[in-house]
Amino acid sequence: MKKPVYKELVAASSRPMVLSILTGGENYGYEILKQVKLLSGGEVEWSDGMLYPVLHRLERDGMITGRWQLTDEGRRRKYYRLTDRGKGQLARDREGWRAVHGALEMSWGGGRSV
Amino acid sequence: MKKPVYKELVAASSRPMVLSILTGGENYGYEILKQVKLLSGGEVEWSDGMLYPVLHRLERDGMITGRWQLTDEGRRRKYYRLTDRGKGQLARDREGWRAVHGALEMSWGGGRSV
DNA sequence: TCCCATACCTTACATGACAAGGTATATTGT
DNA sequence: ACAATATACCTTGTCATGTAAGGTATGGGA
Repeated sequence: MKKPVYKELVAASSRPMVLSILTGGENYGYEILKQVKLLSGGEVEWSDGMLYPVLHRLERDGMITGRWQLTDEGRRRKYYRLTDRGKGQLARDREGWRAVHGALEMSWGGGRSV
Repeated sequence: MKKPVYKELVAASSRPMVLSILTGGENYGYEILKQVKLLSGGEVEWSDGMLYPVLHRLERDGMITGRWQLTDEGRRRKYYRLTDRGKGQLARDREGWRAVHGALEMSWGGGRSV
């Protein structure tokens, strides 16, 4: 298995996925990577070189806010939290996804059997 | 309504959508644009400046083949047909979409109620 | 006559994933 | 003691792709 998802699909899902994961509470990059893999049953694996820029953009655009934290073991982590603005964006992204997903299902479910 | 779908989502869905529409038989650009709008209940509208390059790429990559046709009214249309290669690509695209959609649903359905 | 729909196409620009590289610390294995 | 792996963050160069805006041309309706 483990055939990578095509990159346009990664681009389309990264923002809603990250925002959605953060609705579950504060989280940091490395853990988010593992969450994505877990949520997809191992089918979706993101590269860290893709995720960190996403987080930076989301923070820049006020969708999330970050704070540095030092763990007991001495590791530094940047924890991100969802903002109200981010919640609004997530709602819009879900709406867009729903619309497109519906159209796709129509197209490949057809008017007839699936 | 009519808030446009964000472009990354358009990019992720364009190829599977076009290929899927062509499983219904030969079709041409302008008509495909209307099909997309129809299939989405008016929620998804593509620009022609985005679709034509998509068709050209798909043809270049052997996913579809095109032929020029002149209508009775004197209009020229380029009809495209799905190739075996295109069918294989569609199957893979659907698989990727399914995986990502599932992960998204997990993330925003949560382990509990939706 | 004028405008809209039909039907195709292209270019300049900005965005964003990928591959590959980098830095640093802690843990585990040998 | 040493090596390898996992954790945890970051950046740069390259390529692909939508958007916005423009173009060409024909047919039909007001």
